[in-house]
Amino acid sequence: MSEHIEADLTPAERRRHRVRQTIIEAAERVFAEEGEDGLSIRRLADEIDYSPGAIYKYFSSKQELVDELKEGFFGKILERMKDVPDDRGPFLEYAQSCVETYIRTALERPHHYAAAFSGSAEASGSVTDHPDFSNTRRAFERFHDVFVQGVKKGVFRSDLDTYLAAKSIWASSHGLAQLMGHLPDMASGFFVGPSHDSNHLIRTHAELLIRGLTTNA
Amino acid sequence: MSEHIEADLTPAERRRHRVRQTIIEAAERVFAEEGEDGLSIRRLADEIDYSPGAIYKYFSSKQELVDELKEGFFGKILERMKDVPDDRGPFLEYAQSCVETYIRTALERPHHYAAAFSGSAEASGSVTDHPDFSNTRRAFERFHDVFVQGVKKGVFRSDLDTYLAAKSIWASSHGLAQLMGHLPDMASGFFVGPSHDSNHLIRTHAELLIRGLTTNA
DNA sequence: TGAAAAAGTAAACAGTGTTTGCTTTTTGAA
DNA sequence: TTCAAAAAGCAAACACTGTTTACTTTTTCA
Repeated sequence: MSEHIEADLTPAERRRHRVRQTIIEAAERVFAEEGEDGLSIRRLADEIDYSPGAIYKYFSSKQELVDELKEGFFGKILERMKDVPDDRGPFLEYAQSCVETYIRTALERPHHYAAAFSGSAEASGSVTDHPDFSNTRRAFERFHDVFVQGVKKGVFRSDLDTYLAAKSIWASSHGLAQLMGHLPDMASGFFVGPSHDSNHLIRTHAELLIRGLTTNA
Repeated sequence: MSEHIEADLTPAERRRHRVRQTIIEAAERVFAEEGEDGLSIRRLADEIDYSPGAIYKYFSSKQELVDELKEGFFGKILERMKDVPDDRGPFLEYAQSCVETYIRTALERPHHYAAAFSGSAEASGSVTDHPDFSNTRRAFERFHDVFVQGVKKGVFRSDLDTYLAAKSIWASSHGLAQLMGHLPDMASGFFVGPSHDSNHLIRTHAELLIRGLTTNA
């Protein structure tokens, strides 16, 4: 989407872009495995053979770098949701697939996903304040679109505000993703009760969630 | 529950307990307003007129102190859920009230609630490993109990594993709490769409969530 | 009364994100 | 080609953080 703009750039700009990308890729690697705590500017500088201060010529703060990782990951979630085939099969299964895809993709990078929702309310501030949370926004809009489609098809309740419903869908999807990412043993015997494999848990959750939205269950 | 054990303790033990409580209360104060970032050992020591090192005579690490805050807050959530009146009115409204109570209480202390689910999967480890996450466990069991009651009354589906269903309920409740705590403008016009007041959003979410579990919607 | 245990402290250790001052390299126009 | 300006990079410092160590003071209890 914003990768191959390498044309008509000066050599200096290309070089700068390349170094910036190197930093992001190294950060991506470390972050995926060890999360925000494992990612320090000094370590990052070490891995790419620069000094810590050099990083600040490309990112004004660690937060800005991490934000870019988070946004990038939400881009992947969004992409996956768009790739859910919607042409064949009942609509309810499509809607369910979208929810499952969101959750499953989030669980591929638990650290990324957790970081996107870590920090306090005031600290993170209004999402709309930030320069680029467009992917996060788009993921939400994806849920909204699906719900609107369902209303049009007559399978989802039409007496609900569509944005309210979308928020509810997002919240439920987010909740399971966050919980499973945070408690790795949640899918298995959590606290008490029998073990469930992740797929079963995700599928059932998505099914129940969609079921609440339907006109007749 | 574990407060008034002051009887038959030596003066030294009472004194120690009191200092410990002073630390927790100061931590509680700072944490509630500024979250984990605002809570430093040095600042805490300053506020209670001790040296930083002294804190470590009462808590082996900052994590242990924060864990106690989190557990304490889950105790409050649990308490509130138990206080939901279950004697009068339709059962579905009771179940809905439990969910709403969980979410509303969580939102009273967004920092506490967020901290309880921050950190990565590996970092936090298995919940059952920790010495005392009994309140978190009990809150989950509360959801389980409600679901089992519903099945017995015939209003909730009996074809679901009760623990699986409880996990789904928890996930959905958690999701909205976390999202609203993290994005203060979620209740209002979030990204796009009209504004909703928090109560409306919470109520609708709880309703949809419960609706998915019923035998006939 | 006197030895042991507990409470408290100042200072240091190892780490963090970030800034400052400086040097080197690269750029782009005269 | 030359040369000033800009950009890139770095070592060192700053202001923090959680935590530990060595030491002193206070309290306990036989």
